Amino acid sequence: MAHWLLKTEPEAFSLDDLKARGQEPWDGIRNYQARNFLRQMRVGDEVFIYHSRVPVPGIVGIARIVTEAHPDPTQFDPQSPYYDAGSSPADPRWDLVDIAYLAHCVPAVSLESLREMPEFADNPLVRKGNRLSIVPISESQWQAVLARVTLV
DNA sequence: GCCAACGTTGGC
DNA sequence: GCCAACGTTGGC
Repeated sequence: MAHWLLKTEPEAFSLDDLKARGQEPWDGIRNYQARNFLRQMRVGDEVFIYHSRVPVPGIVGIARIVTEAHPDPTQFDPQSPYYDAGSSPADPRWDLVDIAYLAHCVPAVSLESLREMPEFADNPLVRKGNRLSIVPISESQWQAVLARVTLV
């Protein structure tokens, strides 16, 4: 089982929103590297949910992949902010996966603490200027974070 | 709100 | 195919 980290701006969609809905299509990914990671995800993979663009960015909870990658319908919707005129239904450019809420991490694990963890030294998440919205997480990184939190 | 870093676009 | 311009991301 692989692990991943998904970034979200809680002002747009937060872990609490995911908890309230139970399950949600993770739509709007418009970056090829992130899309390729989406396509590697398998049902049952567990992911960290990370809040960005907040006073203390960091990992706030965990979720589970419940569908494999399939075309993101928002790419075909001219009303959607994620509309992509260059993508055709015959050959969709962008995918999404559906994720289900599992738990909050208490306490949250801030980016600052991740930077201090040796397991994360090579993770793109802690690199300056990193803009990847989906990041692979190794087993040791996954365990190191879980060792610091209670799942609530 | 600022701005560095990055990915994408498009003129040539 | 290069690369300047542009738009976006995300920490601070």
